[in-house]
Amino acid sequence: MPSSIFLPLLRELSGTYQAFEVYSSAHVRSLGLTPAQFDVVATLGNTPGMTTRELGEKTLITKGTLTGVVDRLADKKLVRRIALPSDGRCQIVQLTTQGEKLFARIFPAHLAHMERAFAQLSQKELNGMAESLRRLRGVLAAAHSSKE
Amino acid sequence: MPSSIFLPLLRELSGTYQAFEVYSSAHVRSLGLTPAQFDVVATLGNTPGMTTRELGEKTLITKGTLTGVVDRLADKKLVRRIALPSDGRCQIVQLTTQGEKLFARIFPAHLAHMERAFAQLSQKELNGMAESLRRLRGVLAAAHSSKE
DNA sequence: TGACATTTGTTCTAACTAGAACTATTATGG
DNA sequence: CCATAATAGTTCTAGTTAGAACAAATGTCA
Repeated sequence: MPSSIFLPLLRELSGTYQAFEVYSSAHVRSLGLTPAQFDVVATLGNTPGMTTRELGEKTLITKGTLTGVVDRLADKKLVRRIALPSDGRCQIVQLTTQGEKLFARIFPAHLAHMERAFAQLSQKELNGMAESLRRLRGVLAAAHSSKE
Repeated sequence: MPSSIFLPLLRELSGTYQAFEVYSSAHVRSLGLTPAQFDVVATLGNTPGMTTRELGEKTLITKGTLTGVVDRLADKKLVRRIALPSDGRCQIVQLTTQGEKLFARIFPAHLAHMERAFAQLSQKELNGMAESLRRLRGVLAAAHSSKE
């Protein structure tokens, strides 16, 4: 099999993700949050809060990292930890009133910022891209879980 | 405009990149390098070396970060810095003999590891995916550079 | 040639990152 | 009920990360 056909694809994946990060995070930082902090605030917005585990699953931040990110958001009074009586291992992370206000202010702004990049793409193209990515993600995830 | 059609796409992009990272970096670490270190070694392999700037462009590692990564590879005697007489600002980073040996040993192994994930995908699919990513990268880069 | 700008790479800081070891709590099987 | 396993979060470590400020070298242009 002529091996290295997939290498350009992987480079392109890294490059595209990088381009997204550069474009998105410059704006997020101008709003006063780090990308990880913004992810957490955006994930908690319009929810009653969720478990640290669930928050990690949605943001793709591993638990060891998440402790620190939530710590810093709690220092800023944007987020609060609440013990869960039914399960002493869990806790609920939720936005404070101040966090909700911040979310309401910056989330739409960031959405608008991102939307500008996608103005030239049709919905059909967006769907096709998402489909490609799902397929690619699928084979990567399958390969990973089949090895352990 | 019905805004948030692109949000699932961005989530998918992050998720796919994450899946790649998880699958790839677990293997890279088992070979004794960090992902960033592997990127540098793989980029320098089969070349006479290159400028730090050029190395940063190829690996997508920013210069401030690259200094540290190259430092640690130099500590391991895998890489060497050479001053460029024609331009006192530049230097060439190149693999040492030991670095070349490591490259020859682990690069094919990692390629084979990655290839396993792509076994089920046809070349046509790979090309389509790469095309999607190029297009997506294009609009993100265009949006970024038009703002500054 | 000389002031000024650009480029290259290092340094510094704050934060994120994954992974592993750890504690505390809850679930499970005998 | 008890021993053991699984789960949730924290802590710790080594490393990566971007961005900004910086020094040194080179380029530019009058």
